[in-house]
Amino acid sequence: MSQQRHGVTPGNAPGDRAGAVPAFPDLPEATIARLPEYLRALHNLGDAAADTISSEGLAAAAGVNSAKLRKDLSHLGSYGTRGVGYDVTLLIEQIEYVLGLDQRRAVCLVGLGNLGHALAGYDGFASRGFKIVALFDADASKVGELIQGLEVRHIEDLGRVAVEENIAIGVIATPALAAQAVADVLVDAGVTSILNFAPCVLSVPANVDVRKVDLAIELQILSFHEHRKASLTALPGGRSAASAGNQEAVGS
Amino acid sequence: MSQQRHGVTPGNAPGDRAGAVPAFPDLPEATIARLPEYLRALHNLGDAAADTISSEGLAAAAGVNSAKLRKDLSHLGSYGTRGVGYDVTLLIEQIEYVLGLDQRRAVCLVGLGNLGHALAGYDGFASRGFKIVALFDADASKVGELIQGLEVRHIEDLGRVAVEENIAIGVIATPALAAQAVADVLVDAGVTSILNFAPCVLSVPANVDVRKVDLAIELQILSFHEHRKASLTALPGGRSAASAGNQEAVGS
DNA sequence: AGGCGCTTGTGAAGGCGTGCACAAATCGCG
DNA sequence: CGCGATTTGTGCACGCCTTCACAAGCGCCT
Ligand SMILES: NC(=O)c1ccc[n+]([C@@H]2O[C@H](COP(=O)([O-])OP(=O)(O)OC[C@H]3O[C@@H](n4cnc5c(N)ncnc54)[C@H](O)[C@@H]3O)[C@@H](O)[C@H]2O)c1
Ligand SMILES: NC(=O)c1ccc[n+]([C@@H]2O[C@H](COP(=O)([O-])OP(=O)(O)OC[C@H]3O[C@@H](n4cnc5c(N)ncnc54)[C@H](O)[C@@H]3O)[C@@H](O)[C@H]2O)c1
Repeated sequence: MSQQRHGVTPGNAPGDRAGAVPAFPDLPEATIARLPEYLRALHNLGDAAADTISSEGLAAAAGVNSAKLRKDLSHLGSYGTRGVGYDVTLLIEQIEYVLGLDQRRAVCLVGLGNLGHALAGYDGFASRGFKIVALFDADASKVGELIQGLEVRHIEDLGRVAVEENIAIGVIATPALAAQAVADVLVDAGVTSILNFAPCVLSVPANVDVRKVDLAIELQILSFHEHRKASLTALPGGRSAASAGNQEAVGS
Repeated sequence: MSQQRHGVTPGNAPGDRAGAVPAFPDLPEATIARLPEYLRALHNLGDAAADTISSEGLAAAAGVNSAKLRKDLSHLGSYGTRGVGYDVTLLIEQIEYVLGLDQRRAVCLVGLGNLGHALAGYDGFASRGFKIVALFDADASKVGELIQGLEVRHIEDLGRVAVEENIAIGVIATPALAAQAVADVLVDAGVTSILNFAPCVLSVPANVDVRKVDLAIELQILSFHEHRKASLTALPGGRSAASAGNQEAVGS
């Protein structure tokens, strides 16, 4: 439980720049969370623009400060060219390598209700190198159903299938009450990353990563800012304020 | 654009503790983001447990450090009792007041495709004081459709309906290409908080708060940690590490 | 009434992240 | 070939957040 902040100290063989990207930097978490945004911006720009981009330009496209962007990229030893900018293609390759997107990762989805159906039909998975290879549900009436060409299997088969398909990432879209049980099954099956949509805290071993997406929390944070804004408009210097949390709003 | 970090300095009338909760603390953003989690934990516990709870107990239920929890609660001037703990009912009231959940907030949802349908059918909105009062789509074949008893309207009606229903929060579930245009319409209609599911950066005036939920980013962050873990198992002291970003994993 | 155990609230310290400001590097052009 | 324009990479300072550690406060039991 104690947060051994991934004390990596990677075994970078001293002379291992055999043409490839450096071995493995231990990036700040804040940087990691932004890399996917840079990647998306690069893909959007790459379609129709020049083959290099300045930190200023990319930062604008990704909605961040340019100094932050440069520092982020410098962390992964990126090779920009002073006076010119970053090579778009090279940068995409680097970020994808660091994020491990060059290897296709098998994903399974548990819980095919309302939300699960939407997720199963989402093309944003495949377009980013993730492939949903299996669907699971506990409801016998759903087992066997075909969704996007994939058959819904019973959750009891998860252990077997996870090994067969080498599933690394599990997505939980069951009710909160079932989520912990599902997480346990996933962990037993060797899954080491979980994306949890159920509004609850999951307990997992230290080597398993959990991220959660909680709609209600997002709305409540917005609600707070609404509340605050409302209390401000009643004040003399009723200025408007910005930014909901880390997720900064970009001025128009 | 410059990040005026909501420089509030609220005009707290010096002697305004007229029986209610203190006027308006400017809470750290990190605290605000955790309050909903405490609230959920309290609701779960409140159902079947005692009428007070210790910081240790609540922290465990919310998956955080107990010192952090105490500091968070102290920020909103919470009245715990030393030697005893926090009064569950009172604490719920306080947090709900601060988050502005005592006032029902009207929400509209734009884009009723795959994801939009799931969101429209989600009961987690209503159970937290949010009410979806209108659905909008640009697709004429969808306009008129009834979803959960609500009729899908054309996006051109958004301006009018938003004023009628006093909509404060808009949820965007359209393709990324349409998201900016939808955001503009929402802003014009007076909406001041936006929850964006489309994978893109939105430009909005400084007084509008935007939060985004991006599935692909979450998966890519998990992918990074998978990548890192894989590179560690190949090392001599192949220890396992924990925590995916801020969203800490709880040890089993 | 007094003491004891428990729990809150907070001062202080350290770590992390951000953003400024500038030196170093590169390109293009005269 | 040299110079200026441009842009990267980063040292530094500042502020936010987290965590520890402990004094102050509260209730209960004797
Ligand atoms: N619908 C949304 O828009 C939305 C949004 C955010 C979060 N969520 C959360 O996502 C989760 C799912 O929401 P939903 O609306 O799809 O609910 P749902 O009830 O429609 O679907 C839940 C599915 O999980 C299956 N399930 C139940 N127990 C299971 C188990 N032990 N193993 C495997 N499958 C099991 C059920 O059979 C059902 O198919 C909930 O926790 C909800 O709070 C939903
Ligand atoms: N489906 C998922 O699980 C999922 C998950 C995460 C993010 N997303 C994102 O959410 C968004 C919606 O995903 P989806 O799968 O529901 O897509 P979808 O194509 O099924 O639905 C999009 C809907 O938006 C409507 N629309 C298009 N332009 C519009 C406009 N200008 N105004 C109003 N409505 C408009 C369309 O008519 C359609 O009904 C996408 O940006 C997607 O990337 C989806």
